[in-house]
Amino acid sequence: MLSIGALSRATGVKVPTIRYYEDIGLIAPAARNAGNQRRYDQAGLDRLGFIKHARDLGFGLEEIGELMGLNGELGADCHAADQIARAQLDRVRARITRLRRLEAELERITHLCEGGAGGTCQVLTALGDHSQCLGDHN
Amino acid sequence: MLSIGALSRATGVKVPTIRYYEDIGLIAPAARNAGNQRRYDQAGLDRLGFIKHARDLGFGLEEIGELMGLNGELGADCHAADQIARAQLDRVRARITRLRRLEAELERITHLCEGGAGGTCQVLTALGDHSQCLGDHN
DNA sequence: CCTAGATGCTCTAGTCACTAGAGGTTCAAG
DNA sequence: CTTGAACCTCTAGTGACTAGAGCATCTAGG
Repeated sequence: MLSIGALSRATGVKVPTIRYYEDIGLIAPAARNAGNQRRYDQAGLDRLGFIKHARDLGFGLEEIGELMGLNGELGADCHAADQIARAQLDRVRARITRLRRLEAELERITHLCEGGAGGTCQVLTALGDHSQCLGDHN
Repeated sequence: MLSIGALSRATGVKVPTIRYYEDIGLIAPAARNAGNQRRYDQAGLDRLGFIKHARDLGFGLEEIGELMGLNGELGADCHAADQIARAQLDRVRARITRLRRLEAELERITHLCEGGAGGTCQVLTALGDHSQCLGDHN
Protein backbone atom coordinates (compact mmCIF):
# COMPACT_ATOMS: atom_id res chain seq x y z
CA MET A 1 0.00 0.00 0.00
CA LEU A 2 1.50 3.28 -1.18
CA SER A 3 1.03 6.72 0.30
CA ILE A 4 0.29 9.54 -2.12
CA GLY A 5 3.93 10.69 -1.87
CA ALA A 6 5.22 7.21 -2.71
CA LEU A 7 2.81 6.99 -5.64
CA SER A 8 4.04 10.37 -6.79
CA ARG A 9 7.67 9.25 -6.73
CA ALA A 10 6.79 5.96 -8.44
CA THR A 11 4.95 7.60 -11.35
CA GLY A 12 6.50 11.06 -11.64
CA VAL A 13 3.09 12.70 -11.18
CA LYS A 14 3.12 15.44 -8.55
CA VAL A 15 1.09 15.03 -5.37
CA PRO A 16 -1.33 17.94 -5.96
CA THR A 17 -1.87 16.67 -9.50
CA ILE A 18 -2.91 13.25 -8.20
CA ARG A 19 -5.43 14.88 -5.88
CA TYR A 20 -6.60 17.02 -8.78
CA TYR A 21 -7.18 13.91 -10.91
CA GLU A 22 -9.28 12.49 -8.10
CA ASP A 23 -11.24 15.75 -7.78
CA ILE A 24 -12.24 15.79 -11.41
CA GLY A 25 -13.13 12.10 -11.40
CA LEU A 26 -10.34 10.90 -13.68
CA ILE A 27 -9.30 8.37 -11.04
CA ALA A 28 -11.63 6.84 -8.44
CA PRO A 29 -11.44 8.23 -4.89
CA ALA A 30 -8.58 6.44 -3.16
CA ALA A 31 -9.09 4.20 -0.13
CA ARG A 32 -8.17 5.89 3.16
CA ASN A 33 -6.28 4.63 6.20
CA ALA A 34 -7.32 5.22 9.83
CA GLY A 35 -5.93 8.77 9.74
CA ASN A 36 -7.79 9.73 6.53
CA GLN A 37 -4.72 9.50 4.29
CA ARG A 38 -4.92 8.04 0.80
CA ARG A 39 -3.52 4.53 0.18
CA TYR A 40 -2.92 3.07 -3.27
CA ASP A 41 -2.52 -0.52 -4.51
CA GLN A 42 -0.98 -1.90 -7.69
CA ALA A 43 -4.13 -1.16 -9.71
CA GLY A 44 -3.96 2.51 -8.66
CA LEU A 45 -0.30 2.60 -9.64
CA ASP A 46 -1.07 1.11 -13.05
CA ARG A 47 -3.87 3.54 -13.74
CA LEU A 48 -1.78 6.58 -12.84
CA GLY A 49 1.10 5.22 -14.91
CA PHE A 50 -1.24 4.93 -17.89
CA ILE A 51 -2.40 8.52 -17.39
CA LYS A 52 1.17 9.80 -17.08
CA HIS A 53 2.30 8.11 -20.24
CA ALA A 54 -0.72 9.25 -22.22
CA ARG A 55 -0.24 12.83 -20.95
CA ASP A 56 3.41 12.70 -22.05
CA LEU A 57 2.16 11.69 -25.48
CA GLY A 58 0.02 14.82 -25.54
CA PHE A 59 -3.45 13.38 -24.95
CA GLY A 60 -5.92 15.56 -23.09
CA LEU A 61 -7.45 14.42 -19.83
CA GLU A 62 -10.84 13.92 -21.42
CA GLU A 63 -9.41 11.64 -24.09
CA ILE A 64 -7.51 9.74 -21.44
CA GLY A 65 -10.77 9.23 -19.58
CA GLU A 66 -12.26 7.80 -22.76
CA LEU A 67 -9.30 5.52 -23.31
CA MET A 68 -9.52 4.20 -19.76
CA GLY A 69 -13.25 3.65 -20.17
CA LEU A 70 -12.53 1.55 -23.23
CA ASN A 71 -10.16 -0.60 -21.27
CA GLY A 72 -13.04 -2.12 -19.34
CA GLU A 73 -14.89 -3.71 -22.23
CA LEU A 74 -13.23 -5.63 -25.01
CA GLY A 75 -13.92 -6.11 -28.71
CA ALA A 76 -14.36 -2.97 -30.79
CA ASP A 77 -12.37 -1.10 -28.15
CA CYS A 78 -9.14 -1.47 -30.00
CA HIS A 79 -10.56 0.25 -33.00
CA ALA A 80 -11.85 3.16 -30.92
CA ALA A 81 -8.51 3.49 -29.14
CA ASP A 82 -6.73 3.43 -32.47
CA GLN A 83 -8.93 6.24 -33.75
CA ILE A 84 -8.21 8.40 -30.73
CA ALA A 85 -4.49 7.78 -31.18
CA ARG A 86 -4.68 8.61 -34.88
CA ALA A 87 -6.53 11.84 -34.16
CA GLN A 88 -3.75 12.74 -31.75
CA LEU A 89 -1.15 11.91 -34.40
CA ASP A 90 -2.91 14.25 -36.83
CA ARG A 91 -2.90 17.04 -34.27
CA VAL A 92 0.79 16.53 -33.56
CA ARG A 93 1.60 16.67 -37.26
CA ALA A 94 -0.43 19.82 -37.77
CA ARG A 95 1.39 21.49 -34.89
CA ILE A 96 4.76 20.47 -36.31
CA THR A 97 3.86 21.99 -39.66
CA ARG A 98 2.77 25.21 -38.06
CA LEU A 99 5.85 25.43 -35.84
CA ARG A 100 8.14 24.94 -38.80
CA ARG A 101 6.62 27.95 -40.50
CA LEU A 102 7.16 29.95 -37.34
CA GLU A 103 10.73 28.72 -37.15
CA ALA A 104 11.43 29.95 -40.68
CA GLU A 105 9.91 33.33 -39.96
CA LEU A 106 11.73 33.80 -36.66
CA GLU A 107 14.98 32.77 -38.29
CA ARG A 108 14.52 35.47 -40.87
CA ILE A 109 13.65 38.07 -38.25
CA THR A 110 16.59 37.29 -36.00
CA HIS A 111 18.98 37.76 -38.90
CA LEU A 112 17.80 41.32 -39.43
CA CYS A 113 19.68 42.67 -36.43
CA GLU A 114 23.15 42.11 -37.81
CA GLY A 115 23.50 44.98 -40.24
CA GLY A 116 21.04 46.98 -38.16
CA ALA A 117 22.29 50.50 -37.82
CA GLY A 118 19.95 53.36 -38.72
CA GLY A 119 17.12 54.71 -36.63
CA THR A 120 14.46 52.02 -36.41
CA CYS A 121 14.88 48.46 -35.24
CA GLN A 122 14.33 46.04 -38.09
CA VAL A 123 13.37 43.29 -35.68
CA LEU A 124 10.55 45.37 -34.22
CA THR A 125 9.46 46.47 -37.67
CA ALA A 126 9.32 42.89 -38.87
CA LEU A 127 7.32 41.87 -35.83
CA GLY A 128 4.83 44.62 -36.50
CA ASP A 129 4.34 44.09 -40.18
CA HIS A 130 3.03 40.82 -41.48
CA SER A 131 3.32 41.93 -45.10
CA GLN A 132 7.10 41.56 -44.79
CA CYS A 133 6.72 37.87 -44.06
CA LEU A 134 7.76 35.34 -46.65
CA GLY A 135 4.81 33.04 -46.17
CA ASP A 136 1.73 32.46 -44.12
CA HIS A 137 2.06 31.47 -40.55
CA ASN A 138 -1.62 31.15 -39.71
CA MET B 1 -12.00 56.75 -35.72
CA LEU B 2 -12.79 53.07 -35.49
CA SER B 3 -15.29 51.35 -33.23
CA ILE B 4 -14.09 48.24 -31.42
CA GLY B 5 -15.92 46.06 -33.94
CA ALA B 6 -14.25 47.81 -36.88
CA LEU B 7 -10.87 47.45 -35.17
CA SER B 8 -11.61 43.78 -34.65
CA ARG B 9 -12.39 43.25 -38.33
CA ALA B 10 -9.33 45.26 -39.37
CA THR B 11 -6.89 43.25 -37.24
CA GLY B 12 -8.50 39.84 -36.85
CA VAL B 13 -8.46 40.15 -33.06
CA LYS B 14 -11.82 39.36 -31.48
CA VAL B 15 -13.74 42.08 -29.66
CA PRO B 16 -13.62 40.50 -26.18
CA THR B 17 -9.91 39.90 -26.65
CA ILE B 18 -9.32 43.60 -27.35
CA ARG B 19 -11.16 44.51 -24.17
CA TYR B 20 -9.14 41.85 -22.34
CA TYR B 21 -5.89 43.40 -23.58
CA GLU B 22 -7.05 46.73 -22.23
CA ASP B 23 -8.02 45.15 -18.88
CA ILE B 24 -4.59 43.68 -18.32
CA GLY B 25 -2.86 46.88 -19.39
CA LEU B 26 -1.30 45.58 -22.60
CA ILE B 27 -2.89 48.44 -24.51
CA ALA B 28 -3.77 51.82 -23.05
CA PRO B 29 -7.44 52.48 -22.21
CA ALA B 30 -9.12 53.62 -25.40
CA ALA B 31 -10.65 57.06 -25.83
CA ARG B 32 -14.44 57.07 -25.48
CA ASN B 33 -17.14 58.84 -27.48
CA ALA B 34 -20.15 60.62 -25.97
CA GLY B 35 -21.93 57.30 -25.41
CA ASN B 36 -18.99 55.65 -23.61
CA GLN B 37 -17.97 53.52 -26.57
CA ARG B 38 -14.32 52.92 -27.42
CA ARG B 39 -12.83 54.75 -30.41
CA TYR B 40 -9.48 53.90 -31.98
CA ASP B 41 -7.14 55.87 -34.22
CA GLN B 42 -4.34 54.76 -36.53
CA ALA B 43 -1.90 54.39 -33.63
CA GLY B 44 -4.31 52.02 -31.86
CA LEU B 45 -4.68 50.03 -35.05
CA ASP B 46 -0.90 49.78 -35.45
CA ARG B 47 -0.38 48.65 -31.88
CA LEU B 48 -3.02 45.95 -32.07
CA GLY B 49 -1.63 44.81 -35.42
CA PHE B 50 1.78 44.45 -33.81
CA ILE B 51 0.30 42.40 -30.97
CA LYS B 52 -1.61 40.17 -33.37
CA HIS B 53 1.41 39.44 -35.48
CA ALA B 54 3.62 38.75 -32.48
CA ARG B 55 0.95 36.45 -30.98
CA ASP B 56 0.78 34.55 -34.27
CA LEU B 57 4.53 34.11 -34.02
CA GLY B 58 4.03 32.51 -30.62
CA PHE B 59 5.19 35.28 -28.30
CA GLY B 60 3.51 35.52 -24.90
CA LEU B 61 1.64 38.65 -23.88
CA GLU B 62 4.29 39.56 -21.34
CA GLU B 63 7.04 39.40 -23.95
CA ILE B 64 4.92 41.46 -26.30
CA GLY B 65 4.57 44.06 -23.57
CA GLU B 66 8.35 44.16 -23.30
CA LEU B 67 8.78 44.47 -27.04
CA MET B 68 6.33 47.36 -27.19
CA GLY B 69 8.09 49.05 -24.29
CA LEU B 70 11.32 48.86 -26.24
CA ASN B 71 9.75 50.58 -29.19
CA GLY B 72 9.65 53.87 -27.33
CA GLU B 73 13.34 54.32 -26.74
CA LEU B 74 15.99 53.74 -29.37
CA GLY B 75 19.56 52.51 -29.33
CA ALA B 76 20.23 49.23 -27.58
CA ASP B 77 16.55 48.33 -28.14
CA CYS B 78 17.23 46.42 -31.26
CA HIS B 79 19.60 44.14 -29.46
CA ALA B 80 17.06 43.46 -26.70
CA ALA B 81 14.34 42.76 -29.25
CA ASP B 82 16.65 40.44 -31.10
CA GLN B 83 17.33 38.52 -27.91
CA ILE B 84 13.64 38.08 -27.18
CA ALA B 85 13.10 36.86 -30.73
CA ARG B 86 16.01 34.45 -30.46
CA ALA B 87 14.68 33.04 -27.21
CA GLN B 88 11.36 32.45 -28.94
CA LEU B 89 13.14 30.74 -31.81
CA ASP B 90 14.86 28.42 -29.33
CA ARG B 91 11.55 27.56 -27.73
CA VAL B 92 9.96 26.85 -31.08
CA ARG B 93 12.83 24.55 -32.03
CA ALA B 94 12.65 22.68 -28.73
CA ARG B 95 8.95 22.14 -29.23
CA ILE B 96 9.49 20.86 -32.74
CA THR B 97 12.06 18.36 -31.49
CA ARG B 98 9.73 17.13 -28.80
CA LEU B 99 6.76 16.87 -31.14
CA ARG B 100 8.78 14.84 -33.61
CA ARG B 101 9.51 12.26 -30.93
CA LEU B 102 5.83 12.11 -30.13
CA GLU B 103 5.01 11.74 -33.80
CA ALA B 104 7.33 8.74 -34.09
CA GLU B 105 5.86 7.12 -31.01
CA LEU B 106 2.26 7.70 -32.06
CA GLU B 107 3.03 6.38 -35.50
CA ARG B 108 4.33 3.19 -33.98
CA ILE B 109 1.31 2.86 -31.70
CA THR B 110 -1.26 3.42 -34.42
CA HIS B 111 0.31 0.66 -36.51
CA LEU B 112 -0.27 -1.87 -33.75
CA CYS B 113 -3.98 -2.15 -34.43
CA GLU B 114 -3.67 -3.79 -37.82
CA GLY B 115 -2.81 -7.34 -36.87
CA GLY B 116 -4.66 -6.86 -33.61
CA ALA B 117 -6.70 -9.94 -32.90
CA GLY B 118 -6.33 -11.65 -29.53
CA GLY B 119 -7.79 -10.49 -26.25
CA THR B 120 -6.05 -7.27 -25.30
CA CYS B 121 -5.77 -4.09 -27.30
CA GLN B 122 -2.18 -3.43 -28.30
CA VAL B 123 -2.86 0.27 -28.62
CA LEU B 124 -4.05 0.53 -25.04
CA THR B 125 -1.16 -1.61 -23.83
CA ALA B 126 1.34 0.60 -25.63
CA LEU B 127 -0.24 3.70 -24.15
CA GLY B 128 0.04 2.24 -20.67
CA ASP B 129 3.59 1.00 -20.85
CA HIS B 130 6.41 3.39 -21.51
CA SER B 131 8.99 0.59 -21.49
CA GLN B 132 7.67 -0.47 -24.91
CA CYS B 133 8.62 2.88 -26.38
CA LEU B 134 11.53 3.10 -28.76
CA GLY B 135 12.97 6.29 -27.36
CA ASP B 136 12.41 8.99 -24.81
CA HIS B 137 9.60 11.41 -25.30
CA ASN B 138 10.18 13.55 -22.24
C1' DC C 1 -38.58 61.64 -35.96
C1' DC C 2 -39.01 56.88 -34.82
C1' DT C 3 -38.02 52.27 -34.44
C1' DA C 4 -35.63 47.82 -35.03
C1' DG C 5 -31.67 45.38 -34.88
C1' DA C 6 -26.83 45.44 -34.68
C1' DT C 7 -23.36 46.70 -31.89
C1' DG C 8 -21.59 48.33 -27.68
C1' DC C 9 -21.03 48.41 -22.39
C1' DT C 10 -19.79 46.03 -17.64
C1' DC C 11 -19.50 42.16 -14.85
C1' DT C 12 -19.16 37.41 -13.57
C1' DA C 13 -17.87 32.85 -14.39
C1' DG C 14 -15.85 29.09 -17.13
C1' DT C 15 -12.01 26.79 -19.87
C1' DC C 16 -7.47 23.47 -19.29
C1' DA C 17 -4.27 21.38 -16.46
C1' DC C 18 -2.40 22.36 -13.07
C1' DT C 19 0.35 25.20 -9.07
C1' DA C 20 0.78 27.75 -4.68
C1' DG C 21 -0.36 28.84 -0.16
C1' DA C 22 -2.75 28.84 4.41
C1' DG C 23 -3.76 26.46 8.31
C1' DG C 24 -4.36 22.30 10.41
C1' DT C 25 -3.59 16.80 11.27
C1' DT C 26 -1.11 12.41 11.12
C1' DC C 27 2.80 9.48 10.52
C1' DA C 28 7.50 7.42 11.40
C1' DA C 29 11.99 7.61 13.46
C1' DG C 30 14.75 8.31 17.39
C1' DC D 1 7.19 11.39 23.68
C1' DT D 2 8.88 14.57 20.57
C1' DT D 3 10.06 16.35 16.24
C1' DG D 4 9.75 17.13 11.49
C1' DA D 5 8.24 15.32 7.22
C1' DA D 6 4.36 14.18 4.96
C1' DC D 7 -0.46 14.44 4.73
C1' DC D 8 -5.28 16.74 4.81
C1' DT D 9 -8.86 20.42 2.90
C1' DC D 10 -9.85 24.65 0.93
C1' DT D 11 -9.23 28.79 -1.71
C1' DA D 12 -7.13 31.36 -5.22
C1' DG D 13 -3.98 32.09 -9.09
C1' DT D 14 -1.86 31.01 -13.81
C1' DG D 15 -2.32 32.25 -19.37
C1' DA D 16 -5.05 33.75 -22.80
C1' DC D 17 -8.87 33.95 -23.62
C1' DT D 18 -14.40 32.63 -24.22
C1' DA D 19 -19.37 32.75 -22.98
C1' DG D 20 -23.33 34.69 -21.13
C1' DA D 21 -26.49 37.98 -18.64
C1' DG D 22 -28.57 42.22 -18.63
C1' DC D 23 -28.51 46.66 -20.11
C1' DA D 24 -27.21 51.08 -23.20
C1' DT D 25 -26.13 53.17 -27.61
C1' DC D 26 -25.65 53.64 -32.45
C1' DT D 27 -27.23 53.55 -37.34
C1' DA D 28 -30.10 52.80 -41.37
C1' DG D 29 -34.67 52.54 -43.25
C1' DG D 30 -39.28 54.28 -43.34
